[in-house]
Amino acid sequence: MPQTSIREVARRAGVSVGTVSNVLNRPDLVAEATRKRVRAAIEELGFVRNESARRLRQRAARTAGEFGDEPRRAFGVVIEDLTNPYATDVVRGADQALNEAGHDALWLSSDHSAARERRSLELLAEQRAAGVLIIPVGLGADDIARLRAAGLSVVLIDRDGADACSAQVDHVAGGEIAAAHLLGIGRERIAFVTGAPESQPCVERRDGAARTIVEAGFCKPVVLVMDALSPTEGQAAAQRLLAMSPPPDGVFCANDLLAIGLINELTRLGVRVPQDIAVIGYDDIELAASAAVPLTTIRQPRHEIGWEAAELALAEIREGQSHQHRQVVLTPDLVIRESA
Amino acid sequence: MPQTSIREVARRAGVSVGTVSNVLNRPDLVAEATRKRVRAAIEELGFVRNESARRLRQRAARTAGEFGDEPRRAFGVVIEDLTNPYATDVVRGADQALNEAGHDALWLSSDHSAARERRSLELLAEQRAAGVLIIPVGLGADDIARLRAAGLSVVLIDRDGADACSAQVDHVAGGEIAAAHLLGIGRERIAFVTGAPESQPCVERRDGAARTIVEAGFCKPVVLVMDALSPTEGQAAAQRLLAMSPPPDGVFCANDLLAIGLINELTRLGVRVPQDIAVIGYDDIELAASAAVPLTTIRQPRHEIGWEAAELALAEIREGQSHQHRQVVLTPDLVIRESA
DNA sequence: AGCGTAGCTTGAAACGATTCACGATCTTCG
DNA sequence: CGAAGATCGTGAATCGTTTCAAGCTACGCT
Repeated sequence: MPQTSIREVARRAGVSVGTVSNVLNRPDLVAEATRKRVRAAIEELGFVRNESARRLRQRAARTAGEFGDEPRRAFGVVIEDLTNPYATDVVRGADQALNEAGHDALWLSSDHSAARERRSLELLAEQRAAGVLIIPVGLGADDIARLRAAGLSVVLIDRDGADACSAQVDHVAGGEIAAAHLLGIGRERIAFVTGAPESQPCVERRDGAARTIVEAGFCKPVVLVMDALSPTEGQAAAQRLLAMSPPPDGVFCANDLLAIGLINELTRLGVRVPQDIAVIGYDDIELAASAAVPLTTIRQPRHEIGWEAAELALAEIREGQSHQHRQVVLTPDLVIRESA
Repeated sequence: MPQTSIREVARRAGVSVGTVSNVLNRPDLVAEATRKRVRAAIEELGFVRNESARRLRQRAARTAGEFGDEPRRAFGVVIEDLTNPYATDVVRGADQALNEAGHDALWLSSDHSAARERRSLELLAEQRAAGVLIIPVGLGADDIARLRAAGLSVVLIDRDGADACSAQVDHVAGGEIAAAHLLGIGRERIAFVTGAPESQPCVERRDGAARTIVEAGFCKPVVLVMDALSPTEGQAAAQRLLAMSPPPDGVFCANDLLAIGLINELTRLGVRVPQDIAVIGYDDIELAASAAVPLTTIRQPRHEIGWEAAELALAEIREGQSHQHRQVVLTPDLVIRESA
């Protein structure tokens, strides 16, 4: 493993290391002929620049010289669950924004574990990534401070926090809209189905819905806490809802996966959706539109959340000292299809 | 941005830099009292070790000293589409295997673009990642050679290649199994629905199916090429299948997302599945079991593919020079539910 | 010829960590 | 008491790259 370095390239091309570096970084400073010779040497040796050394050297100078176009930087995106289409869509939005700005995005999973989350963040800090976009699971103010001390910008997705920028959706409003719609189509016995452990956004959806329902003069919705926000659990929820007497006539699910599993199972059991039970989901994932009964749901601007989060991270870097944390709050919409 | 370095920690704790480094890496060499003092200094200053410098220095020595437990290393996982549950499940398998071996996984997306794929690989090479697991889109032998020259191990997922290890599923067998099942339940006019651009695995599924059908004495299946392997396209496929005369009585979809969209739309249009048209999918994603008509499908051991790929990458590193590339081929199973 | 200029190239000094051969103390024991 | 270990700490060398002041040529101009 004779890891080729810039020095060997220089020897091969018969120039100094400084010149090779110039070919790599400011090719216009180097004469055409030399440039070609160096490029050929690089090709022949299969040289790949060692980013560790590069960054090690650069950080110092970078603060001095302010000009020139930004170098390409890497941002970490930490999500809790890779199998959740909501999360992956958010990530795609961020990915796209970062790419367009000429940067790279890497993703890490915390897998709902605070330990893994911490480990991922440490990795990013050690690698001196430019910033982190995170859907937090156990993140505390001290973790954020530590990241910032290591020079990273931090943006929270779907959570708020006083000590960092955040991009989130107004879930209370989302819950209100969902409940109002169910009430509007004449439903009176409403249930809320969610998954444990209940995340902050789910609680907000529940609270918004509950408040709307109570204010309309009905009693608080029954809450069914399933094991996860998955279609399989939605299926199980169907059984439990039907076992209630009287069963609800309207169900608000904390996400679309639950809703899809629920609807499929209800349909299979001969319950008509929405005639017998109306179901409304949350997220508007792609599958929602093509479900057995096309799903009425609360659309979250997932892509935009990711996009905004990325913009916030870039802004934090751009603004430096003068940066003030901002909380971007987006509003969800009601998408009416057939299930409610 | 007074990026704290080991030197400042040393000053603060009143020791030399060597000692701080020892506290970090071989704490047993340092006296209790000193260790505490250094740890306190690290805490107060919010010091995070600069991984760039660390690795820069380490590579040289690492080859010399063979002992000690492996340092934690980062592996890149490059996938083409983050929204595909098949890919994300594979990734989780890999993630888990790498984690258990004490390493980290980062994911990058190529988004079906060869340019982005190349860019992602370059990033990993520059960062001197330990290895790459990739579902390739436009990867060539030269790209692999270049990665290897930079010291990374390379494992292909779901594709084969002579110059790297690979973990894949026998899709020809999968196609055969699917077709044999449809024939076995008496279907004679079989259609195959796939998405463009058709990837190698999809072609193999199609070929396996076609061969089985022809050998059974029926005519080659009609092939419907949709724009993507998504539920939305599955929906569109339903319309096109029904427009055929006579319509097929059995459909083999290249993946479950297509099949789910297709079944939902058929059901909505009053076509009974499987009585009128039997539908079989491919992948066995979580949603398959809880679909409106529970999906009969070809189960790919996705998790194991990821796991095996990770093992291959680790083995390549462990074995060094003596490493021989291996092709791991797993066999898919038939999962019979209700749709066929 | 003399001089200024522009265009290329060079070489050495960083960057922040790890490593390793050596000192400096402190114990222990014949 | 003195020598031999043990136990801790030190500090310089090193990794591969970028940067920058300075050097070298060749050229144009007066």
